Amino acid sequence: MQQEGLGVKQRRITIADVADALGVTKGTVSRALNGYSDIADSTRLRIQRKAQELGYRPLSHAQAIRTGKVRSIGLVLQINAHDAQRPFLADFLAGVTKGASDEHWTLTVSTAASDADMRDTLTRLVEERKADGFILPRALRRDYRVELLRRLEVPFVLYGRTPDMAGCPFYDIRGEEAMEEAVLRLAAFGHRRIGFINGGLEYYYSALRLEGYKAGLAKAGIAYRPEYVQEDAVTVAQGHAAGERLLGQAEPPTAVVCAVDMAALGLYQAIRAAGQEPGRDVSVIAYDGVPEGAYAQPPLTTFAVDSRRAGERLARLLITRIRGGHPDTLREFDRAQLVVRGSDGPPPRPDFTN
Amino acid sequence: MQQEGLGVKQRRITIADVADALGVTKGTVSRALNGYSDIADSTRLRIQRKAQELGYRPLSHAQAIRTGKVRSIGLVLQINAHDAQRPFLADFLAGVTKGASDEHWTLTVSTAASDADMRDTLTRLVEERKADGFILPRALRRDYRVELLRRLEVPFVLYGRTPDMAGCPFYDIRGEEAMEEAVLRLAAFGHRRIGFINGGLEYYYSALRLEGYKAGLAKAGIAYRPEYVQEDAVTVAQGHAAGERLLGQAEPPTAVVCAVDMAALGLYQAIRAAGQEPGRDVSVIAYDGVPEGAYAQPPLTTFAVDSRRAGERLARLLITRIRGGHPDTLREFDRAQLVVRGSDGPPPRPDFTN
DNA sequence: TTTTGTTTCGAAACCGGTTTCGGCAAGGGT
DNA sequence: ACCCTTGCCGAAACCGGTTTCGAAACAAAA
Repeated sequence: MQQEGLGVKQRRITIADVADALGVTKGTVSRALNGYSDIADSTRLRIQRKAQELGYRPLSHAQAIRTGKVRSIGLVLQINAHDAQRPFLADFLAGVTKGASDEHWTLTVSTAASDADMRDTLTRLVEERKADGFILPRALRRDYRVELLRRLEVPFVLYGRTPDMAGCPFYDIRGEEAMEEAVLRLAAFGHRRIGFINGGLEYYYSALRLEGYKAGLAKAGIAYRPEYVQEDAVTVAQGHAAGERLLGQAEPPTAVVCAVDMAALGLYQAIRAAGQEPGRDVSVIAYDGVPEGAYAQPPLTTFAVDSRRAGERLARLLITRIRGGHPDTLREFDRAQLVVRGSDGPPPRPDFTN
Repeated sequence: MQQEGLGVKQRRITIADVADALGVTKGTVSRALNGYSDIADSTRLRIQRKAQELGYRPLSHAQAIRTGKVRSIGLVLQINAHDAQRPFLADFLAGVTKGASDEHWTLTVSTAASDADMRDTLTRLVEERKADGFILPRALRRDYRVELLRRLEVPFVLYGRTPDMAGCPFYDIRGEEAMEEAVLRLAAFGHRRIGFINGGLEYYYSALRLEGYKAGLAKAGIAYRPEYVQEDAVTVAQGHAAGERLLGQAEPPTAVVCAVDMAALGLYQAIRAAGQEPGRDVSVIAYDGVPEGAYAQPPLTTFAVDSRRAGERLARLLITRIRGGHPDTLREFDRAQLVVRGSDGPPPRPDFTN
C-alpha cells in the first residue's frame, strides 16, 4: 500500500530500469512489451515478468511524444439551459471512465457553451493532442461535430444516430422501439386517443421517436392525429405547456407518451391543473428513467436507459476505433428497459369515439 | 496502419520551426517563452511575436516528459446512490474546465465507486502522472483523500472544509451562515418552533450547518430542542422520513430549515401526508438551489449555490497551488444566495407555547 | 565449406520539448 | 590597459519512451 514515507518520493520505475535489471536495451524492452514479432518468446516472457515484478508502467505522455497517441478519450459537454442529459451525467461519466481505465486510458473532459465554442474546443483539444478521439453525446439531426472531426481525420463515436451514418461508429438505444411499445401497451389498456410529447427538435432521436410513436399507432390500428403531437419539450416547464395544449382540445387524449421523463413531470402539472389525476384520468408513459420519476405522484412508468452502460460501451467502441477498427463494424444498439410504475392503466371509461 | 490520409494533415508547428524561422536555437525559444531572465527583452519579443504568428503551441505532454507536469487537473467523482452533487455536476464541470482552459490546462476526470476505489484511482493517476493535482469535492469530516495526497506530496484543493485545515487550500461556501440566516428569517416571521433537517453525516458541511442552525436559534432567543433536529437526509426519500419524524411529534415545528433541497422536497411529501400544506402550514427554507425546487409546489425558498463559480475558483486555486502558491494563502469563501420563493412565511397562527 | 536466409537483439536516432553549461561580448571599476 | 562581472545565447545533454537499421548468431540450402 504505497507507504514509502517521509518525503523520499521514490523515483518511478522507468523502462531503463527494467532493461538494466535484465541486461538488455531499452529498445528490446519496448518492443517486447509492445508485441513486436522480432523478439524471442523466451525474452519477451522474461521481460514481461520483470516489468511486472518491478511494477513498471510506461508514462503515456512519454510514449505520446513519439507515437502521437496519448491514450485519452475526449468528451466535450454542451452546457445549455434545457439540458436533459444532466441527470445521467454522473452515471454516464462513471461508465466512460470504467471503459477507459480498463484499457489504461483516461478521460479528458471539457465543456462548451455554444456551437462555436464547441468547434473551438474540439479543434484545440485535437491540436494540442489532448485526446486521441472523441465521444459525441446527443447526436444532432445534422451534426456539425461529425463534419468537423471527419475533416480533421480524428476518430470519434456517436452516442445516438444521425441521418448520414456512412463510416460513422455509434452506440444507441432504440428509443423508437420504446415509443412503439408504449403506444401498444396503452392501446392494450383500451386507450384510443393517445398523444405524444416529443423531445428536443435539434436532436435526431426526436425524429426516430416520432416514427416509433406512429408505428405503434399503425400496429394498433389507430389513426394518426397531428393535433395529438407536441414537439420539443425536454424540461418540466415545456412539458407543462405541451400538456396544456394537448388537454385543452375538444377531444383530449386519454393517454400520453412522452419522449422525455422531465416533460412527463410537466405534463403531470398540466393534468392536475385541468382538474384530473395523472395515471387515473390520463395515463402517462415516458422515457429516460430519471430518479425524480420514481418519487413523483404517481410514480412514473417509463423506459429506463442505462447511461452507465452506454458510457462504457462508447468508450470501448472509441478505443477500438482508434486502434484501427473499421467504422462500419463499430455499431451497437441497446434497448430501453420498461419500468412499470403507477402512471399508466386503463382509461377512466371505455372510449368509442374512434 | 495509420494510413496518413489523403488529407494533407499539415504538420504541427514545433519549437524547432520557430527557432529556425528566427535563426536561434530551440533552447533560446524555450527559455524566452518560459520567462527565463537570461534572455534579452528584444529577443524575447521577437520570439513571442514569431511564435504567435506561426501559431506555435507547445505540446503539454512533450513538456511533461522533462518537467513532470502535464498541466492537467484531476477530478475523481465518487459515484454512489445518494448523490446530492449530481444536479450540479454539469455546472461544476463547466466551471472547472473554464478555470482550467483559461490557463491552457485540461481536466482529467475519473470516478470511484468506493473509498478503496477512490484511493486506487488517485494513486494510479498520480503514478501515471495524469494529473498534477486534484480537486477534492465534498470534504469529509475526516478526509482520507487529504491524508493520502499529503503523503504522496501531491497538490490538491478541497471543495469544503475539514476539521484539520493546516496547510490545506480550499474553497467553500459558508452554509452555516445560510442556515443561521434561514432561522432568523423564520423567527422574524414569528416562528418559534423551528426544526432542522441536516445533510449527509459523513460530510463536514453537516457539522457546520448544524452549528449555523444553533447560532440562529441563539440569536433569535429560541431554546435548542434536540428532538427538532434530524440528521443525514440528502435524498427525497430520506427527507420524507425525516419530515415524518418531525411532524409526528406532539408539538411539531411550524417551520423547518433543510440543509439540502432534495430533502426539503421529501419534507413536502411528509407535510402533505400529514394533511397540511407546505409554505402555508409549515414553512420550509432549504439550501442548494436545485432546479426541481423552482418547479415544486409551492416553489421552494432556498439558498442557491453557484456551482459553476465554485468549479472555476477551485481550478484557479489548484493551479496557483501547483505553481508554488503557499497553501495558507489559498483559501476562499463565498456566500449562498437567498432565493425567496413561496415556501416560507408566517406561521398559520401565533404561537405562544415557547 | 560457402552461401543464403532467419531470427534476435544492440546501437543509435528520434520525438518535442527543457535545462545545464560554458563561452563570447559588452560594460564597469580600478 | 586590464580584470571582473554581467548579460545573452549556442551547444549539447536530457527526459522516457519508440522505431529504424544493421549486425551477430545460427540454421538451412547449395
